[in-house]
Amino acid sequence: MVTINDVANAAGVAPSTVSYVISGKRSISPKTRRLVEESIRKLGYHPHAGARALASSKTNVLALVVPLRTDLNVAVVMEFVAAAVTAARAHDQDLLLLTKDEGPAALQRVASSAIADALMVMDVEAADPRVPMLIALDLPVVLIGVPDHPAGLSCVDLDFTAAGAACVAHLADLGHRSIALIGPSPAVYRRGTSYATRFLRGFDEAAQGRGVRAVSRPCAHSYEAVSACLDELLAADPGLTGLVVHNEAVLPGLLSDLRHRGLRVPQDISVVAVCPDTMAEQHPVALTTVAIPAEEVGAQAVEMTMRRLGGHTTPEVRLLGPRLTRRDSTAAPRT
Amino acid sequence: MVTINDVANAAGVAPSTVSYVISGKRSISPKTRRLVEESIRKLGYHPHAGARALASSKTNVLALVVPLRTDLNVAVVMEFVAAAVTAARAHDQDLLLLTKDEGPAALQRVASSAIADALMVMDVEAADPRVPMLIALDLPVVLIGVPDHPAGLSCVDLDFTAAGAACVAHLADLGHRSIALIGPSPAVYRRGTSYATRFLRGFDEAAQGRGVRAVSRPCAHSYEAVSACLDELLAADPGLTGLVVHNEAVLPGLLSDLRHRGLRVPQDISVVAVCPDTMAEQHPVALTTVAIPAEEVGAQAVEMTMRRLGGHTTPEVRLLGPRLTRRDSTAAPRT
DNA sequence: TGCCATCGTCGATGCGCTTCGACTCGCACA
DNA sequence: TGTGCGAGTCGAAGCGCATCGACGATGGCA
Repeated sequence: MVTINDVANAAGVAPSTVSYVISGKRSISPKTRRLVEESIRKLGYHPHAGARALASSKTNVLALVVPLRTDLNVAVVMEFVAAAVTAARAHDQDLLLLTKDEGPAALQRVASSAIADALMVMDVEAADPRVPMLIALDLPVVLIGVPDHPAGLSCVDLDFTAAGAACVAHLADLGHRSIALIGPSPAVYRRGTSYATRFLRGFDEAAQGRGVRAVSRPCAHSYEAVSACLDELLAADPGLTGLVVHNEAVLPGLLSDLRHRGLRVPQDISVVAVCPDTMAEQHPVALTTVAIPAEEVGAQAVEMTMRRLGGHTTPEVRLLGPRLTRRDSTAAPRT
Repeated sequence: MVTINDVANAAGVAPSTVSYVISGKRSISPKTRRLVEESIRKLGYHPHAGARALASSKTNVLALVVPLRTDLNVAVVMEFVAAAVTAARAHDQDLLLLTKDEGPAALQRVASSAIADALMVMDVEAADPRVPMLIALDLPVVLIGVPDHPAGLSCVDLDFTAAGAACVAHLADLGHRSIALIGPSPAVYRRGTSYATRFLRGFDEAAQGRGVRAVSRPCAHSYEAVSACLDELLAADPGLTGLVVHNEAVLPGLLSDLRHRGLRVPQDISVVAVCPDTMAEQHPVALTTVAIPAEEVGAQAVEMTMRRLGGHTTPEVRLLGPRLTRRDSTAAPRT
């Protein structure tokens, strides 16, 4: 392995000088700098991560805790992860993947063995059991999602409450008087997953505010579940004209089932989906959506983390405003 | 931070003794062991990863290179990743995420800064430009996928050639005489992505062997692309009765479109899908599938990596036999 | 001409751990 | 009684780097 000493010898300077060239923490004459940089390139030198971590107490690694559940949407999770790695690399950090399944102990382990400099946590629940422990850790922590009591932790997420309201507002503006929310699977609600409950609240409040009849149902993502869910909804209110779908995985089945029932979108029933924009055009009818800005959230999470690492200590909660894009799946109800 | 010295002091032994208790590399009296273990627990000691890496030249970190493309199936990628982290943790390793976008240089960097002990690489292309560099690296490398010339690298994957053949055999056995393959998006073929070309080869050879008329089309995953693809296929051969779909993302659109055309599955047309088993039941018709054993492949990749790390130096190529599960989407063609 | 500040560089130290050689027992065996 | 040996423990060295204090050279100013 090529070490800083090899570089120093090749360049005819002291190892510490090489170190300063790399870090830029002291001024270096242009001549020396050139000499050293050339040696680095020629030898293909990369500082030993362990040694660097030991000497500087910094690893340049960010840990990301992801859920492995299959009952929430994998594609969205993947988008977050992708955005996070990309953003992390842009800040010269690497990304360590942890799973929610390992529980709070894993967070302890990572923190106290100095594997990573900071923690980013996805799939946050309203009363997340990891929160107290995360606070106790003295690492920078950024939550993707918002628990009931973030108490000192930074959070970033789509403003799901506003998103729920936006969906209702759109349908109400079009003239719909009876709408329904098809949500994530029951297990997601049972866990108190933060985005699900926040969306539901926004939906309910807005519906009440607008005087729109509104019901909601969780829905697992098998075809049968979707079908059963629609059965119930239509039986409960045959005058239903608008659907808000906060569950990307059921969209294909849902649209297919609606057509099967002879319900045309949007003529007979309007559909607003909450999903990444990339999914909007994959269906026979281009969907009106409120976008889940996974990419932006991921990038912001990294950015907030870097700020914390840079000494910016006050925690912040960033809620990204929802963006509704009207496409072909919503229209005024037939009178 | 609590160090090995703190533990040693608390237990009244030398630091090296603590180290030996942890590593088990020398015998320790039961009494001492108990004493030390108790101190470790009481103090919440975790060895400093950097220091450990520096002293032992082992990081206990595995790097996984994932593709970030959206033109291949994210859900499957996610399954791999999930399986890999889980398996890695079971071997007491952490998982570092790298992206294919960073190119070969990133692999160099990770290798020569000793960030990880080994590399696992997904989305391998037939003539993957990373292969020569990976060989030059003296880290254990395991490819998920098989390039044309693996030359000394370990590989693991589903045997896609056999999978292609299995799909044909199933349809041929049922009596189909004209079938078509709907493959991944054109870009995937253009890159020479290993699994796509291998599957196609198996499909073609088997069709020829069985005397079945067979054509194939790549297909992007927008609804229009699916529709256009079906138009072409049906125009080219109105007697088409069997479809092999090696592109999970188009399944919903495809099924929906078939119904739209008045083609019932399986009465009018049979469909065999290549996808993770979990997706088989999410459609109005439960799909006959050849499973993509993402979980097993991921686990095997980790296992092979650990073997290499354990000193087992001979590279191996493991191809997992395809498993076809018959469900409701295939039947004998109407005569 | 002499003094001080600044710039650029060097050497030494220590981060927390693993590992190697050495040392001390206690025991079996001759 | 002496010798050999293995089990159990210790101390020291060193892994590759960042960082701090120190030092020589240079230039500005009086």
